[in-house]
Amino acid sequence: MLDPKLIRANLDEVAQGLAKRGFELNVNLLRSLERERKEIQVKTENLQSERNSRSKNIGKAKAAGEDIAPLLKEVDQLKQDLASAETELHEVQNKLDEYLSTVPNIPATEVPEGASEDDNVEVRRWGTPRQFDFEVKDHVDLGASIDGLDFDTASKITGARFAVMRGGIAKLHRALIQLMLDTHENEHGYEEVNVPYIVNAESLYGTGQLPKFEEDLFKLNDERGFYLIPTAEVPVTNLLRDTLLDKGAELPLKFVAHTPCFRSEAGSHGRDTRGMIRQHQFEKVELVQFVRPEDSDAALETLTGHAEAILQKLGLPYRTVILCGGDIGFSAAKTYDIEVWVPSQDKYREISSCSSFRDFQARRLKARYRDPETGKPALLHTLNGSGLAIGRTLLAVMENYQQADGSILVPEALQPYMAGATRIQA
RNA sequence: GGAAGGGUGGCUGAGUGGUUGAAAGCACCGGUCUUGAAAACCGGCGUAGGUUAAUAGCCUACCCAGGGUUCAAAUCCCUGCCCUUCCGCCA
Repeated sequence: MLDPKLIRANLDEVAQGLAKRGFELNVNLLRSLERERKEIQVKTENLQSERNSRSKNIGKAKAAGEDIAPLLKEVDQLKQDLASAETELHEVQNKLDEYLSTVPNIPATEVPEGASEDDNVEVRRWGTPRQFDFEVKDHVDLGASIDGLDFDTASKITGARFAVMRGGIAKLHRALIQLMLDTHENEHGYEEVNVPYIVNAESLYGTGQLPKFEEDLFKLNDERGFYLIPTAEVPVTNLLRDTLLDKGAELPLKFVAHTPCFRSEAGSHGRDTRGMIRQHQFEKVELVQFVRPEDSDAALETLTGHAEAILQKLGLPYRTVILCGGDIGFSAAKTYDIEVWVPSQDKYREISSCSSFRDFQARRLKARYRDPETGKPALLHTLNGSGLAIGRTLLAVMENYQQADGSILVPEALQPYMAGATRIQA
């Protein structure tokens, strides 16, 4: 949610900022709703004030033993006027809230112009894609030949976009999780948390998945209106919903969580249908930070570095891009995507997305801290990033470390987590 | 699933339908005292919105959430959510 005061005071600048991401702010609607709101609110509050003082007088008169009947008569009309004014005010405020909750965050000034992912700008590259002296297989074929990846059985059990992993591949998958959790905890200073995988609508609203993106979610057929998490960002960021951190609280707060993620992938029919790139269920190690406003820009840089560190440990070539205005997510002010080299596709594919939301999520969440300067409550800034998506990391390891005989070498960083195994083969 | 009791400020915790935005304590901030600190003492200290040049005043809302009764609701009624205790069930 954008700051309503900012919108009120700088409507045209806000509209201009949002235009960068291709969002057309309904300036006329906002102007007229705001005018209405102001008028009705003033009227309502005046009536409330009137009622309060008259009620107090009635109380006093009664205590003094006077006849209150004439006073009650006076107040009769006021009561009706107030009721209708309050109803009117509710309606305008609901309309305003409803619209504002669908308005995305304003992209940071350094976010490049552009309409789609084609306009994202590369900021750095690490590693050199390996030259293969044999025909490269993709992870689906590699997985099948060593009996480690089975999409057909998964589709029998459930349906399309699910996977069964077995033996060495399942172990490799688990080793990746362990490596990431340990690295972020021991080397990058994150606290590991374990959180619910089922969340309520308020939590999804807080991080911005609702109300606009319900079709991307799996909703439980349950009268409580629960959803499966699409990312750990939702439960972990909601740790601080409706919270005012005490003055002594240490900032930043940094959390790392390993969770499954569930996405309905509505609207992506026909995209990445082969293999593990796009699944309804996948696992991810997620990094989440709560920081002071003045620290959030720097925090995005270090957080992105934390995600990159995993790829470096694994020796996987990658590049980092900054998303252009047209490609950036609803709640984000600035996002870096990290893309790993996928040999079978001969290109870099997204494996992590690291974003600063500034105060956009915090305003929806009411996640605040006490500013030591002023002693007043202030909104925190939130950030998160995948550190990393496990399924995509797995396929990157498989493809980049494949051998001519179809076996897969285990990167050194993972060997301790695999009882020292150096190779996965049939 | 059954029974009972609860949800009040950053935290703990009082609260009679009527100058209660709410006692008290803790924490925090300022001061006195002290070489300094602690202790003690004195004072201050909720959040959000509106209006405004204003972080000044004034007004409004907020005691889990949403409805209702009333001239007036933290206080009475209804619904929901959550918590605690006991019983049952259970990984």
